[in-house]
Amino acid sequence: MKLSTKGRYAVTAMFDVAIHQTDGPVSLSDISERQGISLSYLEQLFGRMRRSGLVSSTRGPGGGYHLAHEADQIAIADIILAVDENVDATRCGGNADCQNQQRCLTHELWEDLSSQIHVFLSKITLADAINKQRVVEVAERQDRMLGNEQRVDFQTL
Amino acid sequence: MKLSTKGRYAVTAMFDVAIHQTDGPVSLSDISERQGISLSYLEQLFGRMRRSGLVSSTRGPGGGYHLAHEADQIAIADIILAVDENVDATRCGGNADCQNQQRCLTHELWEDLSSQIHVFLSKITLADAINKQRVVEVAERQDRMLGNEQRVDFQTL
DNA sequence: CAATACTTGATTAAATTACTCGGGTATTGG
DNA sequence: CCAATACCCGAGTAATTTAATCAAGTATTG
Repeated sequence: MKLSTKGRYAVTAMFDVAIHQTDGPVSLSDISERQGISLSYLEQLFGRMRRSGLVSSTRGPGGGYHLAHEADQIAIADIILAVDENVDATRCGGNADCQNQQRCLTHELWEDLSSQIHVFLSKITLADAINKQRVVEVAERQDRMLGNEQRVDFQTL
Repeated sequence: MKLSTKGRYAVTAMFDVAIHQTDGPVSLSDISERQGISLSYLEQLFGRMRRSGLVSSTRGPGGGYHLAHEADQIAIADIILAVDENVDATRCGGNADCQNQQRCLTHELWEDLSSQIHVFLSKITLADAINKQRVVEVAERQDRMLGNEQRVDFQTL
């Protein structure tokens, strides 16, 4: 799981499609204009998202993209995974013997962490994000469950 | 909030310090050897983390770095924020008038999402991550709260 | 006082991101 | 039909970020 500006571009563009697709297919040139992302870059991103089955396209005049599923069936994690290719090959080489135990230990810890972020972003759908109220609500529920540990924040020390 | 390999290097190095600091200060050359990160790159990362108050250093032979606070007082988010500089200037220019309403809408949505990830990573401390069991436990509690929506996964369709 | 190890800054190489260009192909409205 | 629209595709490239290297320091220990 990687969070970069590339992923943000993709999510932003998908927001735009979700919001505007009620008036028929959404063209990339419209998204480009509204969101300030270059047309060709959008073509690259949507190429990947189409191949991942997140959007479908209609060609010709009046054509464009629309969501391949309902907005509440598309997770933010799906979008981010669709646009960034490398599925993390940073591990010591799978289950191959790693001579360095310490290194494998921290690798494993990072992978756990990374997979937790993935789970988190899999629970938030495009519909949730657009329906902002629900994201906030979900976040608050989490806060009540996890929080209450009164961890001291460095910034406030 | 940005999740890149740079942040992973930093978190990995901090894992290493947390695990080894019982035997006194941990030198960068030891971390470099154990984790396979170049010494000079570690110097850059620890320079930032020291200035952020996450670690303190001891010079001279037998010197090295140690955590500036207990491991349960250092959040993963603190580490990641310490090493990546740009605090996101991608917004339409703060509260300045943005001519493009649509763009501001999606920007705001993304910011909400990003801040949720930040909250999430603020709740997981170095101690939690090392104490892997607790991360899993925390994640499962979240899952119970958020999940149960039976969202269809594209990969399994 | 010499070795260790942090500290700093500049430079550079590699990788990723974002964009550009130049061609396609499918579809539609006139 | 046919010209405009808009997806589709691949190569190339500029800009930025990541990661590493080099070359100086300074502080501390034994």
